[in-house]
Amino acid sequence: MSAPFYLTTPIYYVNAAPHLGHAYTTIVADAMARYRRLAGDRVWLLTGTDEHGDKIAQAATRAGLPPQALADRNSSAFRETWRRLGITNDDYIRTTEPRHARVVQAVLQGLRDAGEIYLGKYGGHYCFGCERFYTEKEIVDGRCPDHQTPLTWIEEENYFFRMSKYQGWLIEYLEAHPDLIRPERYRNEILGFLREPLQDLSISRPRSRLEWGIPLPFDERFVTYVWFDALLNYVSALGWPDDERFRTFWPHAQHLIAKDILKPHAIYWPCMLKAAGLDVFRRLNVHGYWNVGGGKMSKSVGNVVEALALTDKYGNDAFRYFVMREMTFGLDADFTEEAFVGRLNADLANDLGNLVSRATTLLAGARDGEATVGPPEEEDTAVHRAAVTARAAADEAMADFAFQRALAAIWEFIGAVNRYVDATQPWALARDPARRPRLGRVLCTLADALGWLGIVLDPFLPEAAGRIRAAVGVTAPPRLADAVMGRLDRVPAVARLSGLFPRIEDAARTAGKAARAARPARAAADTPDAPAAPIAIEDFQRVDLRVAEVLAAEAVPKSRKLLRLTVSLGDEQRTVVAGIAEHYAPADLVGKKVVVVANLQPATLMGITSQGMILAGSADTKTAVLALDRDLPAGAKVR
RNA sequence: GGCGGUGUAGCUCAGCGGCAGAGCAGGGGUCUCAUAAGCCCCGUGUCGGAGGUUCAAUUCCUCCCACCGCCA
Repeated sequence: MSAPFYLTTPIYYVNAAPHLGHAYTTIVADAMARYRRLAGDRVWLLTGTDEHGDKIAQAATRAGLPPQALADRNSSAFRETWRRLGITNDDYIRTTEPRHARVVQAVLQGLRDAGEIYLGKYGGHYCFGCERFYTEKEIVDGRCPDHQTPLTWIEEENYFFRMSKYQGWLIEYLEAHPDLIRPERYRNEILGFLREPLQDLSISRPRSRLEWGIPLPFDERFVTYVWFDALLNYVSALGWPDDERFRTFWPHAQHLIAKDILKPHAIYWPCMLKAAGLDVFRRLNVHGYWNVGGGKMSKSVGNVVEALALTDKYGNDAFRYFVMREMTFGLDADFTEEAFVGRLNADLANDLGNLVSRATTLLAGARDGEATVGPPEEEDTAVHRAAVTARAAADEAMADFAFQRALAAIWEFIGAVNRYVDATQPWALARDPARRPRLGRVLCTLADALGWLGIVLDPFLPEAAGRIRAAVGVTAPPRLADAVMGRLDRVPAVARLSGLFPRIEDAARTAGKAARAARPARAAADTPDAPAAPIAIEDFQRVDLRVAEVLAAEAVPKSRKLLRLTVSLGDEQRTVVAGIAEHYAPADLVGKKVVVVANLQPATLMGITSQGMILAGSADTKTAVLALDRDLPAGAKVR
């Protein structure tokens, strides 16, 4: 029941600062680790930094620093970022650590002794940026197709890993383990790649051109190729070969990567493990790219979003929620601040935050008399069932790394609870002493639902989930096994929790909001006992009132109240939608001269753009359109 | 050039032989516990285009177009 679960992020290359892509991988790994811990698994979450290779050496030279100093600085930047994002990694490995170098050398020596590594010769066009050779066909005008920089012809001796001999084995292994690489599109991509002959892998670089790496144990003239070095972090961090941690966790290893490093993980790495006599990892989970403003996220292109700036602005939980909810795991997604704010307002503020606020207010407000808790009714058990359904769906989604589906399932439940509040109307129950037991039960169900959310949301929104648990008085560490509704039989003491996720209001939204707010205000002003505040004549003159002749009128389909009018303002015709269908038949209006607001901002009602407003008075259920008591031409000014 | 993917409502996407769906945005209504939130109602869109198979195609096949990925 306490299953080991080993999850790794890639180790990040320290030639650049952390960005959205790094943050997504790490956040998603953290959420998965938290979920499995919540489920009671023994979890080991590993992240770290990749610090060797040409690019680090070059970046260090540019920065006027020794490579180790640059690596120290940038590795700290990653570590600090994860700390601020609240990442719960259990270890943080750096490839410049002795514990790692020792393992790399041991593996190399073992492969060398087993005849898996041989000295060969290679010549080709080399790109220092890519740290790879290019074939003639790939070269564009003598330049690197990636960097557009001139290539260097290099001919050198190097050590090669006999990867080609594992091609057949790897294909069979992939056939026998359909879940090894997921989602399936990436498995297919690798199978496609394996239809072509696999080359041996150069695993060394001569020290004559690169000092910054782990020396080959059997030939001091060479350092280890950075990928061969880096991939081994996944076992070196567990203390291969003898550490108990390695024996416990390696059989349950799951890797999490972005699609740009699919090939090393899906091809080199299994072959390396096989050759070294180690088990292949359990699963490779591959996600897509974040596009920002149409461009791609990448380590070497500058178009990136600074992750920390966004989390500072909107909070860690909101950021976590957005990236996990917005991206379909495996596919690319777009990052825009509008989408971010949209999710924050719709899902976090309106649905979740408001539910917590209304429920805790009800619970905190009605404390006396809830000692009597009636039996659960159908409405209550329906909520219990919704919780069961949501957890089952979330479990299934999480087993598949489908974070977006897990969150959608939880939000289904949040919707069900919001509907439950509306249906049971606890505020109405509170007015009727005879219904005390029912009120007690409703409050109980609400507290129960909040408790459930405080647990299930924990992996995704750790801060908010903690606050919800605190509000309902839960102090014990959350466990998924306790996320079961229907066991609560008295109303707990609950503290009011409002403003969990405040809405973000931008200028456009504020304007829309003001327009909506104006409606009830106007209605209030209509009633004689609520006179409007005095305004200056200039204020009134801003309203352009005109005489208009109604040329045509028709009912708006599917609308009870709306009429679509075509009016003449003299030299201009306009469409005006008026909410008077309950008071006037279309035919009664045609030919009438009425008064319209001519400079009203156009509004779309039932898909029709209304370019103005007909003036009408109303009292109780009566409505009368303003007409002229003697004739004036259409378009005449009214004041 | 080869292989593969995608193209569905204003936006993001689900569906993948049997009357076109969800969320968001927008519109209408309603409640008042709540963060002007909630809840209810409202979508005829050439399902990229053209052919074909079928009683029936958004769904299967062929070709074409656009974009994307992997490989060369």
